[in-house]
Amino acid sequence: MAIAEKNQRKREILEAALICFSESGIESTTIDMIRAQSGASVGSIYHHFGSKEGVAAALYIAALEGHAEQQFALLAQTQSAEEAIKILVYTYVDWVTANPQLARYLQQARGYVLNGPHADMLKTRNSERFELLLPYIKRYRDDGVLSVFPKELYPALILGATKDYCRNWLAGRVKTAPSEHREVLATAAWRTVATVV
Amino acid sequence: MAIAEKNQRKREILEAALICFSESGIESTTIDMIRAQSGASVGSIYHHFGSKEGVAAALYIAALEGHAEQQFALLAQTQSAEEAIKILVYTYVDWVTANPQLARYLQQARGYVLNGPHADMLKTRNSERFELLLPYIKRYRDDGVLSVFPKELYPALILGATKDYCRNWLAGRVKTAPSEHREVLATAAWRTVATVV
Amino acid sequence: MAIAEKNQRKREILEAALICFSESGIESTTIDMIRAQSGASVGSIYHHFGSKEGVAAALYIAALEGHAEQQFALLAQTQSAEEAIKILVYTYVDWVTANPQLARYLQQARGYVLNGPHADMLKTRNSERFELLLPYIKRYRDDGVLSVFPKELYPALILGATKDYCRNWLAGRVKTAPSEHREVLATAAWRTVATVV
Amino acid sequence: MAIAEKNQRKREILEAALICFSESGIESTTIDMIRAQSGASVGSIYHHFGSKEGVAAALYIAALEGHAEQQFALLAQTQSAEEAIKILVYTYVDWVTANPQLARYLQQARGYVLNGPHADMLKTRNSERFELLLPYIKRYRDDGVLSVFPKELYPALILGATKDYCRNWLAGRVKTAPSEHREVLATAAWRTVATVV
DNA sequence: GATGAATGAGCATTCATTCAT
DNA sequence: CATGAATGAATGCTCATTCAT
Repeated sequence: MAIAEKNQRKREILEAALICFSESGIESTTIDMIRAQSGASVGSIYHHFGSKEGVAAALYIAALEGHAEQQFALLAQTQSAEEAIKILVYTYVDWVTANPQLARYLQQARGYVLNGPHADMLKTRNSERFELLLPYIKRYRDDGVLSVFPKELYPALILGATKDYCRNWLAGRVKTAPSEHREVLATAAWRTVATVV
Repeated sequence: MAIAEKNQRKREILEAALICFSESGIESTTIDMIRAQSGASVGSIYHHFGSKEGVAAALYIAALEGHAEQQFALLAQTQSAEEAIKILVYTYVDWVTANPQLARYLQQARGYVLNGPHADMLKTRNSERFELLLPYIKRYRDDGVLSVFPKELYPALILGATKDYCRNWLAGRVKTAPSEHREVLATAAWRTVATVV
Repeated sequence: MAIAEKNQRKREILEAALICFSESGIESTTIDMIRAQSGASVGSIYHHFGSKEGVAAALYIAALEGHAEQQFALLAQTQSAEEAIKILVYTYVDWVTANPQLARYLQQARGYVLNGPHADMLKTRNSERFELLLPYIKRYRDDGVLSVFPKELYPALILGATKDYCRNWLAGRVKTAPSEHREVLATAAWRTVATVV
Repeated sequence: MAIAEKNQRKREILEAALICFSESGIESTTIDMIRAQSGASVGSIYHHFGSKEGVAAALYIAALEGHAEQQFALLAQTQSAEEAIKILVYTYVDWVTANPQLARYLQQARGYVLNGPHADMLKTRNSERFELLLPYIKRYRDDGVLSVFPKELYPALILGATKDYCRNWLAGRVKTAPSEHREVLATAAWRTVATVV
């Protein structure tokens, strides 16, 4: 199950919120919809999360954690640049395919959550997954296996195509699940940044 | 000037709406904010656009037109696959750089506008730029200059990285304007789908 | 009629608010009560006054003005210290007797209104009626007809008893209208601060 | 210490309530504010006082008792009308100066508490301090040392000025503590009701 | 066409109170 | 006695939309 949260009531609320946010969008979701979906009372929602934005922020964090942790764990075990690049694509594609609702939520939520009063907490936790990856890029680039690009372009060059396809899939514009294209996308990503293929 | 609209009052309203939508998001923008920004009265906004969604849809169309028309016009003049691919990147990158507010608006607007009652009108006009490009892809692929990928992947492979970088720039996560990376992004796009480089 | 306000709708709302505030207290009065009493819609109340506090502040000002203007006008015509002191008592007592609801409202409202965001506007307008009177006190005191007390005591010595009785009457603790005691209270006030009686 | 209450927890709660009520007003004070200020749990507050009004009533009684008892005790020892009148002023002024928070609370509380379900209990205990004093007034008036006024005016004539000054001080409108004016106020009170001075 | 007062359903949030542990 | 999660009615306020002038 996607959302890790020990407290049962909080988990119920977060799961209900995910369904509502995913179906109706964050702004159009009302507290009353979450209440009906979760079975908790309005007061209980506020007792645990303080506000609608509090729910959104808590869900955002919960959504991020599972994905990022797994990605980073696998990345740490890679032996080569090619393996590292492909792991990035694999974990992204597989997680989106397995958690479409959470993925859809993360897309909407960024804009919404990073304005509210919880922005700081999130920026600390978030700091773009890619900051964690920069050391790898630097090392492999220095080894000569990665082409030299402006630093800020690597994220887009490596995961841009993957993200775009996932976005199209989540929006229903294409039907084939991203994971079915994992090899193609991973290979393309590697070819894009590799010196020699 | 970005928004083409003969009627001055309507143009004022659309320009005001763009500023509001871009700064606050579509859902958080109120008619009263547009009224204050535009100088028009509430009644006038409703007289011209019928509803808030009417304003959003009109702006969406206005935003799309300049970009898509130019892109397609240039594309029609291309002589080679490489030229075509790069034109796609160039026009995308240059337009976003020149019209950041419109670009930001188009991102949000898709989800919002394509649900309201104006969806049909838009789907007709919109029909995803890439549908127009498929003939080109098909032709060049048959010529053997484009690698063979599942059809639904081409948009992502060609423009995914570009879109991702633009998205990051529009969100303030990177500072260098997309147009400054136009060559790198265009070359990368071409390398990604070219048979031989 | 007590509340001067040209705009009819605004006046209706203020009159309804006065009734509600006077009967139930400001904090216990809900917007819906004012709506029901006034016949205006919720939106209309907010259109004109912005908030519940806005209604309270507008009513406070309206209540203050009639009284203070009259008091000051009469005071300007006085020929002697005794006459001035008595005018203060007369106008206070008569106004409270004639406008018990407004008087009751002014009592509650001070604490409520002088905290909200309208405090500044009020402090400017208010600046305690007595600031206007200080010149008179100074002049008559220098003439030797008024006993010398610490400056800050004059308001209490002159109007304290009157205010206290009015307060008791407004609260229903005594039954005789203040105006019926106007001579006794005025004479007592004069005796309290006069050098020779 | 101002609030007499053997049970420590109850006293903590009452002291916390006094601070909250005094700072924010009774109606604006929430149970949760009292909880935070006192360190007791919500449940504990309800266990001891039954309701928010229960807290307010208990505090009201506690506040009243110290003051009224002392005032009445001293009054019983007076030998003359002048002494009696002045004792009333002294005890009032000194108690307010020594217990500004309690005094501020009593002002607000009257209106609030005398409506709730605890009104009866309080009216019994309260019964307006002055009812206790009427015998004295009657006696001295019959002796000819007190001027003859309508009975209901005596409270205002004797303590009105004092109360008004105290009220101004509690509201921050004047800075000098009431006790510093005790002689002036007491003398003025005596002059107001004395036959000969 | 333009204006802005009026409408009222809808929403986020608060808060006194209860009760199982 | 103490705790704090849970409850849900009540409230202030918003905002898209209408319509008389």
